[in-house]
Amino acid sequence: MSTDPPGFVLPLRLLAGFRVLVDRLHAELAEHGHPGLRPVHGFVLQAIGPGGVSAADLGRRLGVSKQAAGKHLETLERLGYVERVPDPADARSKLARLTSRGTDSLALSARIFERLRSEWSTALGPDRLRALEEDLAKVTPGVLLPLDVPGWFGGA
Amino acid sequence: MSTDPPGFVLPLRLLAGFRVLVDRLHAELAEHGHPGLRPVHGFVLQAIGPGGVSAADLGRRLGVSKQAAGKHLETLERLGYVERVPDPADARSKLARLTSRGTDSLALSARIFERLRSEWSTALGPDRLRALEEDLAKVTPGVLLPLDVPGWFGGA
DNA sequence: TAGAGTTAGACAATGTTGTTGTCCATATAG
DNA sequence: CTATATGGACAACAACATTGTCTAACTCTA
Repeated sequence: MSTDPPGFVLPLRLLAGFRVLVDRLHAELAEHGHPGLRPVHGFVLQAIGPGGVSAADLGRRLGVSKQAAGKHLETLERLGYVERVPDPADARSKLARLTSRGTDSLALSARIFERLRSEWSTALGPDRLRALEEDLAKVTPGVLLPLDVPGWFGGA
Repeated sequence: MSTDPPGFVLPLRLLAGFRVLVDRLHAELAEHGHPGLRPVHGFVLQAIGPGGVSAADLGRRLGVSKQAAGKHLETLERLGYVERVPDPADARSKLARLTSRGTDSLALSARIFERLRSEWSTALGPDRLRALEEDLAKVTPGVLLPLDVPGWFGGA
């Protein structure tokens, strides 16, 4: 029988797993025509969704200020993933919507994540991977999209 | 029988798990006399270790510039977790060492992580938690301390 | 329908955290 | 002894987020 590892190993393993997946995602995205995308952008693009959002709305969804959200939209617009159109329902507001490049990148990301998951499934066995996902879901109830990672983590 | 979740769920679960643990750690640290510690600091304190390090050395361990490492040491010195003494073996160098408060905070963190792990162990069953740790270790070979999370993740 | 309060987004100022570059003192190799 | 590399301090700069302010537009209510 094996002994339990020290408690601090668990968070490190989780972070390492996240990081391995995301690094491999972005390596592949870069190889397939999306070299400018950064980890945050995936969260932002997901948060924009098919219907489009205003900057203030995006900020609320992501837990950052509307100014910060607006800068993300600016960047993604410059990179061609987002377009901003006047909101027909509110003259103050501009709707940020995904361009076809934006939806393409999301679809490609989904395919890549699917393949990465299937690699893990091969390495670990399908049942154990599913158990891992179920167990993590059990101990992280109601955790949503955490975009504020930079500020959350840092603090020199 | 259940169906597999989409691939993008896996990284989100891993990040959520990491975040839940670290948030609870720092909530408890704050309650027990360490309100100023941030998630990065745990990594820095671990990297300093019992023997002490120079700023340049710390930067290499953490994958950041020596200036950035020096600023972390400055902060931790101001908070009372680190002291800087001249290196007897090198007159250019200053050794950063943990103060007793620094080692105390590490020991407390270890105890808290131990308790958090045991909570997960109760919730999931000891075998499944151990399987989770082993499986993650299997798919994240050789991943060390990633301190560069802010810059890595961000990019407005 | 008029006025009060709220909300969107632009702009400016600021703070934090990281970077590179330069500098001097010290160490080390030839 | 000299040439080179390294440690740490200082300065300039860049990236990213924050708050505050301002104007325009929406919405609720009297």
